[in-house]
Amino acid sequence: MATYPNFTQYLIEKFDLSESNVYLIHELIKEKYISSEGFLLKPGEICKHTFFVESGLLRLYSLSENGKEHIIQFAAENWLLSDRDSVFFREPSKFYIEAIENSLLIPLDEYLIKKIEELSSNFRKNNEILLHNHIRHLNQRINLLLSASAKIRYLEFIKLYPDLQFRVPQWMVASYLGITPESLSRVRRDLANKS
Amino acid sequence: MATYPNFTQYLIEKFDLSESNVYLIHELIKEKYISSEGFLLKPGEICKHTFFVESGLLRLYSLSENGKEHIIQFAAENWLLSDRDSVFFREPSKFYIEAIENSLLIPLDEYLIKKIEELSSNFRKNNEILLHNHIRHLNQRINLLLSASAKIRYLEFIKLYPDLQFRVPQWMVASYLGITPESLSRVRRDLANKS
DNA sequence: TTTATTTCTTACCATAGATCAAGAGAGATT
DNA sequence: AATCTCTCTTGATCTATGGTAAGAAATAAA
Repeated sequence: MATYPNFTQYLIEKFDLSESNVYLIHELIKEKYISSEGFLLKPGEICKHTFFVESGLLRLYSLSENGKEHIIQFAAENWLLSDRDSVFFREPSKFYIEAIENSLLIPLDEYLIKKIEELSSNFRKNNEILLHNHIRHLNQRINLLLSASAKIRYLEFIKLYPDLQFRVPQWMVASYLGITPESLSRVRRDLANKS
Repeated sequence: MATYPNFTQYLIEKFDLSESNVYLIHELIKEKYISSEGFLLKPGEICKHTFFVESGLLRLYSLSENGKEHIIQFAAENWLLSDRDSVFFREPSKFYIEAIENSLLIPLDEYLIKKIEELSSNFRKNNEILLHNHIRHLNQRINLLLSASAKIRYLEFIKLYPDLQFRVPQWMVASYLGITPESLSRVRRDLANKS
């Protein structure tokens, strides 16, 4: 009798489902477990669906020609994760999705989504909100990249994801910020000295 | 008898509307004209709806504390333009929308959207595609900002918007790319020298 | 515990792009 | 034609961040 406390909570809160309806959905779940450093997606593959992160932590990143990784997104418990383009347009992904910690994922596949849609009155509305939140988030990131120094971007990062900095190695934070690990190290030293 | 050739084309192509249905929608249009250097939106205002650009050219930009402009998006004929966050979440915008050329806009207000939805079978699908295209575009921009030099970003810009570079002053291109006008000038000189 | 491996820090130098200042064109305006 | 204003260019310098290399610290493996 598997339980998915986070996903259950998510269904109840966002989709206003009753307990009994939640169980109907539980039955459809084909959970996916990925151990640390395992991959959920690699370039060239089509990302089949979006995943709900029940537990653990993953990252979505690209690899540029010169061999450098650029982290697009982290996803910890209660987050949704996918290469949206690949899922929606059914095209090969350009990205990697790799587990940073052992992670338990719930694939939001066709059947599961249909069921939620069937049981929830505000399914569509929620999806729209999700997409718009995503866009808002991307816009903020672009704004930061256009206008802010490495130091400010780092401060914004820890403001936005206070716990993440303790769960991922520093070089991944640097990669997310678009700077080298050495630079991040220096930024942190300067910040420590000033206070 | 106003005609909107671009918008008409757009309705027919994207929403599969018949000519007679197009006329039903024409009747609802409250066109908005903005002359060059006029503003469609300023920070603090709520962006009421998305606009279809029938003709002209505009830019959406933010102003950072240190007084620098950062262009988020250009929009020429046949483009949609809005501060999506502000429209969707009904919250005050942080952005300016300013006309670069005299521009004729078609506000996609509540009534107009309802009418299109009523008359078009694939309205929802189209909206979804629009949102996903937007996300894809933002992701590509983030990737570029994270990984590419000013020169490469400039080359990508003229590849993506071949005509735009001739319609906007160079300093606006620089602002879009996240570099200074001086730097862009030098990038262009270097490119010219090499070929 | 000892040895590897990975991550982080630091120092030194290199480079891209920013800043400042001056001038050159190109339209506008008078 | 003369003056303004705006845009673009160029040179000289400055600064933030990158690159390289070495060592320290932490973590995992033996």
